[in-house]
Amino acid sequence: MKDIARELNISITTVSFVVNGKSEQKNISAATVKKVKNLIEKRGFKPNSVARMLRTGKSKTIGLIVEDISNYFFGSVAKIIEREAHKNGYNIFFSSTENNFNTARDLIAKMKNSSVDGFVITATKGLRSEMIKLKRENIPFVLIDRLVPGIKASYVILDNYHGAVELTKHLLRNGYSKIGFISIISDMSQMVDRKKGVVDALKDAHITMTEQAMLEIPFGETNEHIINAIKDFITGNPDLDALFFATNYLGVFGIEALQRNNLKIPSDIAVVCFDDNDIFRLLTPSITVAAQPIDEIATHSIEILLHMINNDREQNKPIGTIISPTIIVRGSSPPKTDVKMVG
Amino acid sequence: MKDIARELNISITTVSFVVNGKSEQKNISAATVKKVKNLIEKRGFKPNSVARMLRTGKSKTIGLIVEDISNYFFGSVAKIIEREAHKNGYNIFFSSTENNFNTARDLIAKMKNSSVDGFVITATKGLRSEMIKLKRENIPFVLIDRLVPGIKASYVILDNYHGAVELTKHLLRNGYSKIGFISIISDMSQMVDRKKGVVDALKDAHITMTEQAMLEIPFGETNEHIINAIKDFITGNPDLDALFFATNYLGVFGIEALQRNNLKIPSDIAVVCFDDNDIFRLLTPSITVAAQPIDEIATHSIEILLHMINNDREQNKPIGTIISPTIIVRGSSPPKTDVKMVG
DNA sequence: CTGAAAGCGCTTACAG
DNA sequence: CTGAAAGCGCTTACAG
Repeated sequence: MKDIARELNISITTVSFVVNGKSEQKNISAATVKKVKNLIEKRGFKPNSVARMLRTGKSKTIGLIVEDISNYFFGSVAKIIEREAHKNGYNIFFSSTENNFNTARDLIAKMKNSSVDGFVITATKGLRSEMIKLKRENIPFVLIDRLVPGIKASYVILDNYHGAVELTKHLLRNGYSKIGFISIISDMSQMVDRKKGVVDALKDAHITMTEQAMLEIPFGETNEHIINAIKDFITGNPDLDALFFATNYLGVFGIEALQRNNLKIPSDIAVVCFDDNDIFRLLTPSITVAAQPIDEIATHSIEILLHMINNDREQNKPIGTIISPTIIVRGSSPPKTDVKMVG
Repeated sequence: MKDIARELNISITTVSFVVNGKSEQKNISAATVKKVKNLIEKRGFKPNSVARMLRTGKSKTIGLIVEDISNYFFGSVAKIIEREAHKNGYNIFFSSTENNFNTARDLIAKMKNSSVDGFVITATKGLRSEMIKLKRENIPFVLIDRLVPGIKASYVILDNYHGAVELTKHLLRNGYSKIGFISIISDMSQMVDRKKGVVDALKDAHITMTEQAMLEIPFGETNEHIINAIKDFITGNPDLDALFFATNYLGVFGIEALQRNNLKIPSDIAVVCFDDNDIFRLLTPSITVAAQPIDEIATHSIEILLHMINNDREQNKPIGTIISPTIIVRGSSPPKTDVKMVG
């Protein structure tokens, strides 16, 4: 910039104004603007964004903190968020928490330190005090996939409760009443809501969900452990006629467990799962799911965040968006009588 | 930092030295160091990394450019790279090219402009001149998954050629000789090598791969288009006894196409695929694959990049690493005689 | 052992 | 219409 100014015998200020498209409001003569623009083009000049950052306090980067970027759901969300962010001139720092509180806390600290302008966060347990800090420091953020209890913040989440209710009702309607619920141990809102949805839908049908019919697996177990836990659960509950998996990857492991137990879907047992993916669509039979509208979730979250960044934060009321899941009925949960006739 | 210095009645310089752990070589008295450290702790002082960036010219961020972050392979690679980068104090900007040259070029420009210290790149077609620019500007980068023709740079790639040879030999050994090859149109090295591997392995067995037995689909088609293309290909080649899918997602769509055609694997047709994933492992029958050692690929690439960043770049010779794929034989390609007996 | 000062490359209030 | 100058928060060569 200095060189451009010197070469043109004008001040740095003037160059800066045309670089930043302020030539109009600053009344720079058309001739000067043209001269500067030409030389910028010729020299391939790009303003140093680090210097600009330091001066303006805006980094034009957003921190994206997800549970696991290699998971289909989060990967897809990340892709869309990144695309939308770039459209608006933002870069994305990303990171996976693996649902670990310490990792999440460190990541947020590190990214704050790198002066991100805002966050999109899938929370972990225990993150409340970090959220409070962010609010105090007026750093905008939007929670996705799950809430943080006691925090009033912007969010985009799925209507997990009604999704679970609908999925359960679908099973009941098709004649399944001995439903096993398989989830991970979690007090995160999305898991709590799914469980509550199942329990309430059953209660509505005058069925009580027993402790014995529920399997809740700690997060972070090895694949083999999870598969074996599910295997043992199924063996220990031979009377179940349907399984409700509370999330994506548990469903995948559950199917592997059923295969190892030589149980056929749906003749031996029906299966439904929260979250869709390619596997569920392609298996024979394909799996009935409550699918998350990924596109909607991603675009809403980045939109809300950019809105918060670009408007006076103090004045901003948190924006909450609840997205309805789509129930996709497939071959894994046909009317029970049909199964009996076939089987 | 200024505040700390003022509060302690010492110079900013001194504070800077202890912040940067240079108190030893700069001979700061132990007492001063302690005083400063205490106050830093108390005030929760964090050095402003943007200012540091501007001053040092190092941003401690790495640009990760992949084909598609929502794809299992790239998502997994990204997760590991990010983890290793954080361990070394680096943040990661990421982005998906969708195999589009313009997107890739813009992303590289944008990230260069954000002063990333280096790149990990899955190249697209036409990226050669960008690579030349990076080299000229002494910005370190490592290519993963595929090379750029004519560019001498660091890379971590799979031994695609031998993987394809081995997978084909496996089919031949099990009695399949009429092999259909399904790929995407691409002159990227990894696709070229896979095709060459298949053709050469067949030639070795005195079989000529015909144009008719090959389907090459343009990148970026809709899912439905791809599935239909494969469906038509299969219908048009009723004599094939095995299908070789050149990549992950084509295999997934191929299986859907086979299902729609009511063809059973392996009794009607055997299937092998490049790249493993959960679907292939869980399907009945499971699918024989050449799996990429994701962990190895990711850790090598970030290691090489950090090495290049931390050592004098001029002096550095490019480091090339070729990783061998693992052939995992599963139910989709049993010895042909067995199939006949069952079928 | 410690400090004053220059400078990284910008932006912007202020002055003319 | 245009420019001189301060300052964003650090690092580091230089001086003492």
